[in-house]
Amino acid sequence: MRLSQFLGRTLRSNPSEAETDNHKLMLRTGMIQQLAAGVYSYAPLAIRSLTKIANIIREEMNAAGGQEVKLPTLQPRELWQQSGRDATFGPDLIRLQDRRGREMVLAPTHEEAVTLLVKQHLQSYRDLPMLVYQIQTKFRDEVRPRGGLVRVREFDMKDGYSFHADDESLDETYQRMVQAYHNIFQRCGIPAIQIEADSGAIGGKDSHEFIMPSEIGEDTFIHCPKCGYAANAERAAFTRPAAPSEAELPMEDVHTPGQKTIQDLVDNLGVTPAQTLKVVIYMADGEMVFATVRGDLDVNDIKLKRALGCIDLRLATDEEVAAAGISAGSASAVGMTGIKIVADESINIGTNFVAGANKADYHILNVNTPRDLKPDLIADIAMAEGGHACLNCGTAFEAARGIEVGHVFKLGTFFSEALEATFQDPEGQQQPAIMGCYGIGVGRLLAAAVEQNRDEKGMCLPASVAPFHVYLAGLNMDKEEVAAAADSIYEELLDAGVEVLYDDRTDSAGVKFNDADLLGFPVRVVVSPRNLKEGKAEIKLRIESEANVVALENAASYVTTLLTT
RNA sequence: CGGGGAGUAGCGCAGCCUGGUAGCGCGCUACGUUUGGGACGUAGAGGUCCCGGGUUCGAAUCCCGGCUCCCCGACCA
Repeated sequence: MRLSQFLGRTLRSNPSEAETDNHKLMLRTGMIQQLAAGVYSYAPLAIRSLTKIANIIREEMNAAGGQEVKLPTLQPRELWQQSGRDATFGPDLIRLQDRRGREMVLAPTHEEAVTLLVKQHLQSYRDLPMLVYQIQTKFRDEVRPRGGLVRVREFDMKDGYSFHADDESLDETYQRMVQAYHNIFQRCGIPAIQIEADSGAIGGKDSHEFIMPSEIGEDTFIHCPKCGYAANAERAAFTRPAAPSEAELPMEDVHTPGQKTIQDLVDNLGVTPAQTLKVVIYMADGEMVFATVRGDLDVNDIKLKRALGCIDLRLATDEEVAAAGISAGSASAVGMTGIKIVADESINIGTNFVAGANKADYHILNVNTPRDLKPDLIADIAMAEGGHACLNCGTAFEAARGIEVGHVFKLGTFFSEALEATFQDPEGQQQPAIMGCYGIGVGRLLAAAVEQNRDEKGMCLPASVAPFHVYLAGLNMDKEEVAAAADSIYEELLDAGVEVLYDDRTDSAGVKFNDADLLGFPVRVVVSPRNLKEGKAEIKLRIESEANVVALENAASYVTTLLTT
């Protein structure tokens, strides 16, 4: 491709809309253009990389026994009502009507559709296992898209689904997918690590995320530097910090005017946060729930949702709290009746806690469990943080941020039951298929690859995902001998099957070098009057500072060698 | 959804407070001179100043309403 004809122009300054480096680079190179919040057009430069990433994914999926399919984006809403997810997805699901007034959705994921497709061909356990995948556009009306391609509302995703007759078969495929994912990230230049994750409300037992550690990541994960345990903070198990254990004293009200937060109590009563109990008020499927944790910990929504087994969980509004006659700031699970109380394990570690008194401006001293507080449910509902102790080995956790580049999880039979995808087992009984599902965001993978592979001058993507292999620049293209020599190398590289972008513009050397660095293809070839006098061309790797000078007739083969080693 | 910020030429921005013919840099076009790390000169092209109302002789500028985009938060008893 000749740059003079190429759709796309580099920018000399960063567009003001970008914050993160990958976003800035993708805008400056002209890879992408924003059309609306979280909605992007992809220029040829981006498509070339995205296609390479998609093909790497295809190769690994096929090698793992996957079969490619394509499921519709436009789907009847009825199907989503049948699975129950029309309700659970909420406003993230884009709903619309067709011309006949039929309710439709733009699919945010494809479990329903794939289950129907496989169901049609599934009769016997002999048909299993089955592994299918697709690379298809998803629509999710995210609350807040951000960071360029990191979180968008319309995006391509590889989603794979497996169907099994038993758990052993699911485990086997799951492990094969995990390995395939490691291969994919490694081939794309992404140092992803595997962490334990929450499998969501529909949940089977296992779920893992693949995270590329990065400051700009949206996910916080916890890892143990000693035993290697790593998990999403939403999921991580941990040992609750110790708290003073003393003789239990009788409960006693204390006047605490204007003291509403844990910090207020710490400042005024001379206690530590671990000597207090806090309550957070939620609405779970429309029912009010008190979630209680020790004051030094925070409630983890995801864990709470899992413990309750509810579909919709949100904080109660101020109005709802007031309507229930609860005194905000002094609310407490102690002595509260008629409201479901869920407590974290931490309330049993420590004694003589300070808790709200359920009347304005009062708290209670010396609350002890289980003497004074008998929750309906005790579970792990506290958020793990850096510094907390690893449940396995007791070492202090480290917390870090990262970009989630892949997610695998065991679905179980939620969809096969809802949509009646059953098979006949050897005993002649009908059984719902056991499912697994496996996702990778293609555009997010590119964003992560750019974020990881860059320097102050621009991108340095590996050849496997770089838009082109070679940036061929002719300096002083108005000189006939330069144009002729550069044309000639261009043709040779094309003949050799090398992906080359030929900078045949008449711009100055500085412009071309800067664009070459910005675009960051692995190899740069320069034809100039200076080297031409010696009958040579200059060949340089993006990641190295020194260039080699090679005879013109050997240039193409030299490049080919560089790219294959 | 709450809180901040911003919409003026392809990109980056100034102008607004204090209303009076819409500017600068980069990029773009033409010609000439340059020629290995974002060259120089000359001459040009390019704008519904986010949208709609209002005030005014006159609005990018003041007032009212709306839209869009970016960032932070979504953790609180």
